[in-house]
Amino acid sequence: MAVMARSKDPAVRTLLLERAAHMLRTREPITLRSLVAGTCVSTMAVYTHFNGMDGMWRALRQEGFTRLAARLATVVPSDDPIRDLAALGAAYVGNAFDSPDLYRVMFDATFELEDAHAADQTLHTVILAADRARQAHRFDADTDSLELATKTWAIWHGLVSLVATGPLPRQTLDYGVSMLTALFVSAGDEQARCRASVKRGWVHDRTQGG
Amino acid sequence: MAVMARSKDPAVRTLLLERAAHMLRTREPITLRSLVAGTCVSTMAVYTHFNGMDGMWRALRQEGFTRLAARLATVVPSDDPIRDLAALGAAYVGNAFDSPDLYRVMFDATFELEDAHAADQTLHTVILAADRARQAHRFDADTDSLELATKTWAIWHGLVSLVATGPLPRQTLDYGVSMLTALFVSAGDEQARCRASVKRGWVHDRTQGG
DNA sequence: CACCGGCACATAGCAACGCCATGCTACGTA
DNA sequence: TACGTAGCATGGCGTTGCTATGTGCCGGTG
Repeated sequence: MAVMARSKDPAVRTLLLERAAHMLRTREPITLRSLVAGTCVSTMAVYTHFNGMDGMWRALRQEGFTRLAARLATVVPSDDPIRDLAALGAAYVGNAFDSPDLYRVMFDATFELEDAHAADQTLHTVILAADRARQAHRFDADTDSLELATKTWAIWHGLVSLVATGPLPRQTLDYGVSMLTALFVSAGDEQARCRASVKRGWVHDRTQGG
Repeated sequence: MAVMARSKDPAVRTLLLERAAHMLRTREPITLRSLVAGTCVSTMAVYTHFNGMDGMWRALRQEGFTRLAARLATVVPSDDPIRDLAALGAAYVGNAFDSPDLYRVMFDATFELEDAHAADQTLHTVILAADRARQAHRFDADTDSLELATKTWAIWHGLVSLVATGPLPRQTLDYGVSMLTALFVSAGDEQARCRASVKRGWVHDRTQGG
C-alpha cells in the first residue's frame, strides 16, 4: 500500500481500535492478520501503534472504559440523587449490553495498573453521586461514599456479568431495583421514597448500535 | 511411550485436568504441547479424551463447578438458615480465591448449555437455603426463593469478580456482610438478628491448597 | 492356536498464529 | 542536494491447534 503519512497517524490507531471493536461485536476472531485485513495498513502498524497484540487489547480495554465513562456522563444529575444513582446503574448496564464482548474484555483479563486507573474513574463518578445523596440527607450522615459506591458497583457488575455473558436470563436485570433499594435503605434512605427514586432511575435505554 | 491400557483410561483424563488446573494456578500458559509435556501421553490423548483443546477447557469449567459444589457441600446446615446463606457465600468466595484463574475460566467464556446446567446446580443449593429461611419465618412468607437466591449469588459474584481478578482490594470482601444483611432485611428479616447471623456465617476459611 | 478388526496412542506435518529483522520510502533539516 | 529519521511493507521464525498416517495392543472368531 502507498505510504500516506510520515508521522504516526492517530487515525490509524483509531481505525484499528474501531475495527477491533466491530469485530468483537460481530464475534469474528481477532487476530493480528485478520485485524489489518481490509485496511490499508500492514501488520507492522499494530506494532507501531500498540507495540503488539497485547498492547492492542490493552488499548481496547481503555477504549471500553472511555465509552463507559461517556455513557455515564449522559446521566444528567437531577434533584434526586438516588434516582441519579439508579440511572447511572441503568447506563452502566446499558453500556455493557450494547457491547457485551467489549465488557468482557474489560473485566476478563487480570487488571493492570492502567486498567485499574480507568476503572477508578468509573468508580469516582459513582462516588460523587453517592456523596450528593449523603449531602441531600438521603443517607446517614456518617455514610462512607466510597463504600456505598463500591457496593453499588458490585451489584451492577454482578448482575451484568451473570446476565450479559453468563447463565441468567435477561429479566434478572429487573432485580436491580429491589437490590439497589435494599442497599440504599440500609444506608439510611426511607423505604417507599427510595424505591420510587430507584424505579425512576433504573430505566434502560438502548442507544444507537455501532 | 509404552501403551499401558487398551480402553480409554479415565486416569489419563483426570491427570490432564489436574495438570491443567495446576498450570492455571501457577499461571503457566496452557497450550496443547505444554499440557502434555512431562506427562507420559502425547498430544493425541487430548483429542481422545476431550476432542481438542476446546473440549479440554469445557471439561475444566465443569471441573471448576464440581469443585465449587463440593466446597458448598462442606457447609452443614445449622438451625440458623441466614447464617447458612452467609456461610455458603463465604464458601463460594473462598473457593474462588483458592483458584481465581479457574473461577475466571468458569465465567469468562460464553456460557454453553452444559455450563449453564452446572451453574444451575450451584444456584439450586442457594435456593434450598433461601427456602429454609423462608420456612423458618426469617423471610416474608411470599418471598420468592429463586429470586432471593439469584440476588444473593449476584452479590457474591459481583464482589468476587471485582476483587479476585479485578481492580478492588481484598478487604472489599468485608462489604459482603452489610450487603447481604441489607438484602435479607429487605426480604423480611429483623435487622440486628440478621446482621448477627450473617456475621457468624461470613467467615472465610482457607482450605488446603491443591 | 492363529488370525484379524478395532481402538488408543505416537509421529510428523500443515495452516495459521504473534512477532520481528530487514529494507524501502517519504519527509524534515542543513 | 544530501543525509537522518520515522513509519511501514515484506518475508521468515518459532509456536500454536489440529489431523493424516502409522503402530502396537486387546478381544473376538474360525
